[in-house]
Amino acid sequence: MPELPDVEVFRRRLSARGLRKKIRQVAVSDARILDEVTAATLARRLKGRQFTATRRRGKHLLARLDKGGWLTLHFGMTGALHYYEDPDDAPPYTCVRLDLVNGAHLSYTSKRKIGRIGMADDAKDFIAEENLGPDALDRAFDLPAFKAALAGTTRSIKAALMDQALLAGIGNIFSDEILFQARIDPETSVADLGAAKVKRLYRTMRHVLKTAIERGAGSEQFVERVPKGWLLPQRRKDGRCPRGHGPLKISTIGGRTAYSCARCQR
DNA sequence: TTAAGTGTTGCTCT
DNA sequence: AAGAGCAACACTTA
Repeated sequence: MPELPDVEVFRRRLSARGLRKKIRQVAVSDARILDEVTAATLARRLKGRQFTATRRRGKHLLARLDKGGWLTLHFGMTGALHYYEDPDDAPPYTCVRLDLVNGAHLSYTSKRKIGRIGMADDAKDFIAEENLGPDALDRAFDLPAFKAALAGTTRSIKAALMDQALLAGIGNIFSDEILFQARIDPETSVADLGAAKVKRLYRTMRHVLKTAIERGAGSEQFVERVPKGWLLPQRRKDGRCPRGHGPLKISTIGGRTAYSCARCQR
């Protein structure tokens, strides 16, 4: 689930509630999501420290520590970041819990344990090591930059949108939504996309991602706040085109299950 | 009851 | 270059 909009919602949550509060205790209840760091080392690096800034690149969230270094978080398929004050609100599937000095808690949860938490000395180096392209919502990622990211590839547009090295942040769900809203067939080769379609795709991409953030992607309320006419709730067997064109087409593109409407996406 | 399927990435093989 | 297949995991659906 967690793609760019979801992770941005997590980032804002961390930024609004978790900054400049000393970390009193670190509890690792499932070390399987730790990436090249032991529970003991993670605790030692975080304990007594506080977060001073947050960053996001694609689906990766980074939190800077006051004495240097960054905590890096990736949410895999089922991860989330929660903030809560009442212990009764502790979420299930917690892998790492940070106890803040004000009595509140930050909790990294992961149902399927695919996701990871690590430490990095430098954000730029981390992004380079992860081979991440420009963030799909970065201010500097304008239409010419989008064209440059897609230049030279002949793959399907859906596979290209999901390639984190070309542009970072879009996964299976949002590539389907963006292509549906832009009315472009996900199997179209990037080489066959005309300038008009690329421009429409770019604008649609930015709009869909921003809208999802505004509506609280990644939070429980998002289900009820999905805009009318979106494909997302129909991404299931027996799902139907929101524009009334009947059953959706289900195919495999780039190794992932793709949902599209053969009638309005071409 | 059992098996297949699933929003993530990364690897090997073709 | 790009796609297929697989692996990691644990839960849901058929």
